[in-house]
Amino acid sequence: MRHESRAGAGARPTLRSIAKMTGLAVATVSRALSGDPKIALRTRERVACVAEKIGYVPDPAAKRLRTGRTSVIALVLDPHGEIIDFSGSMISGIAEVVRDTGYHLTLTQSQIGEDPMLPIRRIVSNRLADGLIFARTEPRDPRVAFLLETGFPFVTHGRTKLGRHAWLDHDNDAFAEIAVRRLAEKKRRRISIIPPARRYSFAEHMLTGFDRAVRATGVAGEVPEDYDLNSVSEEIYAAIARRLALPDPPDGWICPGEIAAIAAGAAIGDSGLALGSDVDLVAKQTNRVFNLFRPRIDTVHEDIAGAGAGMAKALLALIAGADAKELQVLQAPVPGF
Amino acid sequence: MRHESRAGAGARPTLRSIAKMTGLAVATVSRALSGDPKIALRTRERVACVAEKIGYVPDPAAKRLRTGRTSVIALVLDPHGEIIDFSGSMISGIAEVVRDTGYHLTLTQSQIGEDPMLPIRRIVSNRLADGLIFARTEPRDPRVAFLLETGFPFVTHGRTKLGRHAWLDHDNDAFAEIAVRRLAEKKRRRISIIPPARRYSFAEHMLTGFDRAVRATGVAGEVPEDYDLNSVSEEIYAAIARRLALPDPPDGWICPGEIAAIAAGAAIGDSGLALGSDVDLVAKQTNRVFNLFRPRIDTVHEDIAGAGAGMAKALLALIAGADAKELQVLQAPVPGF
DNA sequence: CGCCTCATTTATATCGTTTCAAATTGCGCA
DNA sequence: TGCGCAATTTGAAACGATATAAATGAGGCG
Repeated sequence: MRHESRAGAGARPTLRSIAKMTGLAVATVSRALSGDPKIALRTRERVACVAEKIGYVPDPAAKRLRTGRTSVIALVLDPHGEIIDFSGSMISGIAEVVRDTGYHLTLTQSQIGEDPMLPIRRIVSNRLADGLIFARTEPRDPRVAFLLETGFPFVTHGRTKLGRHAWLDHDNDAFAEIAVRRLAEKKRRRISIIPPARRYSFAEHMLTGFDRAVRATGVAGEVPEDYDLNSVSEEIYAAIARRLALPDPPDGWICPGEIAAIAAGAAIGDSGLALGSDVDLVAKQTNRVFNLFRPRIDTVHEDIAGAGAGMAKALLALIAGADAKELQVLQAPVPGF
Repeated sequence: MRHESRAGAGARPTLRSIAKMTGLAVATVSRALSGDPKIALRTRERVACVAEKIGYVPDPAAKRLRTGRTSVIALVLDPHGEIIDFSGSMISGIAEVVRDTGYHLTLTQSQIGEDPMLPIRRIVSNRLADGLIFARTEPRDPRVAFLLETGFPFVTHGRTKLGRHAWLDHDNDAFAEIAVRRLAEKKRRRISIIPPARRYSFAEHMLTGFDRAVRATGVAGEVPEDYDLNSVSEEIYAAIARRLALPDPPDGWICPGEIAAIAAGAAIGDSGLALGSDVDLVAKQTNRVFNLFRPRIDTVHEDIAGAGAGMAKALLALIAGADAKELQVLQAPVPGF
């Protein structure tokens, strides 16, 4: 008893501890634990039992050094602006998938004004992870191009035009179409969308859907200034307020997120118009709390945590050898929460 | 030229590559790069130059295996409820501090219904990190007790009664006091606070400040049901609505966060009262966008990203050997954004 | 009875770094 | 000329795992 507790409690147990306790060689123990069928079943069971008893956990550093695999997946975040309010949910979705897989999640954030390639280059060239996830893709995203070239496994949040890599995207085309139709049903005839910066893939899709739906429904559509995802909500507010001060202001606004919706609501109210009677909003919703907005706002739900989970699963599959072509998911907008 | 590009581009450069190129021994190169003064200055410079040229970066796995240090700090998140909307900012603050230090940030999330000790035990016993950060402390938090016992470096978001560990906390006592005073100044005479679950340290501080300020200002103070941080906003809404339906409803509400404020605003409006004339709110604000709420809500600002940064700095200091007693920071509430 | 085969197990090298102790060099001094 | 001492450099042994190739033992068969 005293012996066992020493072996177990003193230093961290290693393969050698188990080898000594079972009288086997280190190599045998290693292969037994990895389930090698060339090791006698009886032996495997005995080893597993001892390992369990002393709480053996393989040293990640040693494993990583030997195999070259890191058991890490990296999430590369964009510089944190106020606007990106959903990162918490997305991270959470990823973390939940990763937690029972033996993988670890690490997190890097690129800085404002810094080359966004930098953190990715670092991860690839220093073998800091087995795969990575990032967002805010552009149609010809240089990060995607670089990673495709190196063959490093990755999943993006958002499509690109660069071909066959794994991605998960929200159907922003469909979102815009639904939004236009809902506003048209409410007899709104002059519809505007507050678009994120054009350089992002998703802004492009959104505007495509917007244009098509505008033509199909016969309403007047207009696209005012776009906003950068790192800007602050006051800037969106100001842009909307400027437009509202011009002649023939829109009577229907499409907001690609809660922040834009709040800004729009404020700008509209502050300019003397009334939400619901003079103007209507349709917004993308990522958080339940938005249901408690007054006046109520018509929303289309986007499942951000689900998106994070989906990307994590895709990445793990990719690392396990799946084909990137099979890992392209377009998430349909969900009517309500 | 061909030679050099081979050495640089082929396999990842190691100490051995540099040793071969300079004609030195691996041990010398290692010590030269670590700046050991016993290595001749000339040699150190030469080695540094070659290392730079071929883009040498030490293998983290090898370093970790040899030294036992992981160069990782772990952030342990609580199960993700809708209510915790600031995790994105906090993560961002931490990530920003960590990014230039050679440390990496990993992220674990405990699951609802799971023992919150589990992820922490895993990190400590498997040496998954050199230190950790977690939040939502309770006055006699078992995680803190465990970590104090093992001597593992950690920083908490929130104080405890367990003594001398590093923490960063917001002065919720002061927040509640300010909030009560502001409402009293607006002639509100029946003031209520929506408290987070009592088991959390910060709820306790908040209620202490509330009670004291209520006594000092002579208003009537009441504390209705508390809410769990993992609950959804609708539950907070329902609790407030229930109270508003009873006789003598409060005419001033203190909201410990944006979500509570939105829920309160909705419940008040839906019950036929008017914000600003019948009832006033004071809320804690963590995000600029709250400035765009209409009707405007009186807020006290809490700097979450700053808190994250502060905790990360404290943890790095702690790992470097600083005294935990010197790493206890009480963050004062900031008047506005 | 001896040889061959199959099923297991084992010894050894290796991943890339750090570190201890030992070896090498240059140099002043007796 | 030789010796000791300081200043540098080096060899070798870890750290804990995995993978390759070789060794062991028991049986089957001629």
